[in-house]
Amino acid sequence: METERKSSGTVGKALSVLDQVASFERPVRFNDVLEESPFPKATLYRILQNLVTEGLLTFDREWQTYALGVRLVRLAHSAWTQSSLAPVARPHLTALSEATGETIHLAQLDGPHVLYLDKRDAKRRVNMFSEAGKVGPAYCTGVGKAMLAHLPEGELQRILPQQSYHRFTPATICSQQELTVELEQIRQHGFALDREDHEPGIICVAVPVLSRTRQMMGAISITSTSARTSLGKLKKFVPDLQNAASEIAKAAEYWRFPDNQRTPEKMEI
Amino acid sequence: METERKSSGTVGKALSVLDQVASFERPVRFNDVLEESPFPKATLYRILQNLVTEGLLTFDREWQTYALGVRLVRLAHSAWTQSSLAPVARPHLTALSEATGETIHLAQLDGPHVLYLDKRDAKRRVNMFSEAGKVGPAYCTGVGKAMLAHLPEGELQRILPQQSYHRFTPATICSQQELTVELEQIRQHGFALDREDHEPGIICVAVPVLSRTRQMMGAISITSTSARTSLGKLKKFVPDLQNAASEIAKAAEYWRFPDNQRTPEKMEI
DNA sequence: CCTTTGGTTCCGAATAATGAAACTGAAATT
DNA sequence: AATTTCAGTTTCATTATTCGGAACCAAAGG
Repeated sequence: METERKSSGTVGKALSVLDQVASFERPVRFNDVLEESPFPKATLYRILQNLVTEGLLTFDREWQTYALGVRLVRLAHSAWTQSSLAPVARPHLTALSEATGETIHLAQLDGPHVLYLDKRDAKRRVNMFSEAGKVGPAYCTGVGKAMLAHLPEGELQRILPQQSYHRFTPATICSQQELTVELEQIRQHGFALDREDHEPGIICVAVPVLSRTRQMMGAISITSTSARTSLGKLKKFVPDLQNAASEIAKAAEYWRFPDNQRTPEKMEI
Repeated sequence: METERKSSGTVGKALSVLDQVASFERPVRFNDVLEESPFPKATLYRILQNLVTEGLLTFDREWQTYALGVRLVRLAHSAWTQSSLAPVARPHLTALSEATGETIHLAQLDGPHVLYLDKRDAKRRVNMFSEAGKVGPAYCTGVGKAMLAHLPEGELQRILPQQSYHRFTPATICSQQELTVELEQIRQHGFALDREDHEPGIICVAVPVLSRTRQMMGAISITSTSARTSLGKLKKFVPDLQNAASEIAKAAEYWRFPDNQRTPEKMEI
């Protein structure tokens, strides 16, 4: 169930260990890591030491535990700021949220997973760090399917077999065949639906963010509950969504010019 | 002015390149990086390629540019969640913010810099990823001085010479000597003041978060403007701050038990 | 005192990184 | 059209790191 990247070379190994530590979601002892590690004791030990001296991990002398280091938070700040979509999308997400009163997501693909980069919720104030950075499955979420549908064939074929196809609800799409059919539908309609695929009672409509050259850059979605609304009503928002998506794409394009020096802060509404 | 870590080994080199790309704050061409890189062309090329295949960088085929990859955001989510302070501090920061109506910061040290991990502002809704992850100088901010003052002597001596001692305002402390005196004061009073050291008009009072064993884990602060309030009035909040700090420390301590499986989400107020 | 558990260090062998130089392919220049 | 320049990519013999089995250490338990 864990993400496995083709880790080659020294940095790949180091990162796989880092991922492993991250997957515990709490500080871990050396042995905890060793038990599920493919690396022999001495090797793992040195990798962990390296990660600590690099600041990617911290070592708590008192408890003898390793935890992720704050250096990552700093890098992520830069990543979020310069990952083309998130900063330029902000005002558009806010606008969508205010216009619809529903939850808005911005996501990109991280390997085979959906990675949420921003979220708006008209009701509750949300703390972004506990929301952005979260990962979810691609094959059974609105944003995930919208993105998969607009991936170049080659990449799609690499990613499809990596989906878990776990059945979360009765409506979950549980096979690559079914998913391929659904993706074709999505391509034709221009938007994707989440019919309680992932969570019972949670429905959503999503559209891809496509560049001028129709490259898939991410996706945005409007999420609600089947108690409050219906797929039919959600579909009414598709034009707004598509409009926002193309605005975001345009802004991102502009933003990408290497000689464009504006900082994202300045693009606030 | 850029952070230079003792980068040893292969991962160190890779990370130094990653930092360099991050420092541009925009997508960069190969040559942009090469120009300020200590590495020869071929080496740099391979390092960049590695980083791309590892997902730490993305390569835009159309523009031929490198940018930070979203994998970092995902790792940072885990880092933020499991870095002992941030998740447990959340409710306390919110409470402080509501009680005082002022801006609240939570910070930890990242090498010689201050790294902000959370922020509350009673007035404006903030997006965390554009705030948390930011770095600032240690020698001329409230949280920075509070943390330095409670560092073990050895570490302090390593970090003090790494400060830039740049004069931001007339009130900035610009030498290691002056700073050492100030730190001693802070140790005695138990709190640190920012007397417009860093930005004109911005004042702040900060206290360290100390563990049971008096290990320095971070700092929290209340920030305001000299127009709205005064250092004298800010000092009145010191007991509240210290109380919050010790609550946070206690919660963090508890949270660190490796067999404590509660997720930070559950600790929401 | 012996054993187990958890962590750390050694050192020759295995592997990966290095970087000068050569190459490519696409402009820009003549 | 031929030539130069420039930006990026590949090769390959050399060099430096990393690997990992085994030995070692220290603390806890019997």
